[in-house]
Amino acid sequence: MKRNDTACDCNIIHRDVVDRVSKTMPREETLYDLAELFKVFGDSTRIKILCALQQQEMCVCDIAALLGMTQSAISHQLRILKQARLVKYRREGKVVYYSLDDEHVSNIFAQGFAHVSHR
Amino acid sequence: MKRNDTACDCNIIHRDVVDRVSKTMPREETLYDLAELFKVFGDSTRIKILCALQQQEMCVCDIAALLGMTQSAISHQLRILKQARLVKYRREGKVVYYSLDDEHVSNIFAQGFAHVSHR
DNA sequence: ATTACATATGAATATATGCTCATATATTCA
DNA sequence: TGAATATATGAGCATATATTCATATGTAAT
Repeated sequence: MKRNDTACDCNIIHRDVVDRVSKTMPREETLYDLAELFKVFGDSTRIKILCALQQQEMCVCDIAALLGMTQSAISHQLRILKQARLVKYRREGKVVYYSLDDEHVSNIFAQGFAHVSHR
Repeated sequence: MKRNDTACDCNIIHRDVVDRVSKTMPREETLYDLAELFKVFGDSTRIKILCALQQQEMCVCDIAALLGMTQSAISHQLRILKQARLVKYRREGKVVYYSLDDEHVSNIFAQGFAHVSHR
């Protein structure tokens, strides 16, 4: 039987299926970005921060106090959330206030909650 | 100034905010589960598998061929997706067909796409 | 039974990542 | 200018994780 030409150790059982699905797959880069986005959601500290910010904007210190974690740990995580464009910030004197940057955050949360709830 | 009583190295600047948000936070366990769920979405191989299965059910070999990866790697990832209740399977002779197990998957995907697209 | 094939899985390795610690930067106030 | 405070960040460490390799399991056909 003929081996396929990809870097895979399997025979293709259903070539038609593979070919058809292959055509519908989004660009590699898009899927990578998507995984990177969900990776940001995939940490309980960041989830907690996002969850808190859904209620209202908060400063770094207060988030740290809320979660019982160090300012440094929170600041590191906020940087990741910032890079993912999930939070934005505004400075007011020495204090930096963070808030959600995107309406999709709530939607993604809602779907996630729905999944972990119904079982 | 008074230090807070949590394991945090910050002063609480806005005690009212922290107290109020604290009351709205879901249970620790729920947030942990939520992070665990998103962690599953946070890998490009698993994202690709889920994306493919959105089109139709597929067997392990064909997924491996589609993604150009080994059967073993795909099988390991399918186990993780199975444990997260994101995919289900049916056996037909030697072949095991996987498909999406949950309508939330598509919704979570859609929101994720929306986020990574609009920029 | 034996062979072939599709899939599953345990161990090992390489890489990624979250937190800590120390320190830097930014802003305010005296 | 100097001290105090809020935040940011680089390095290091401990842990988690994705893939590979070898092998086990399950099913069908001869």
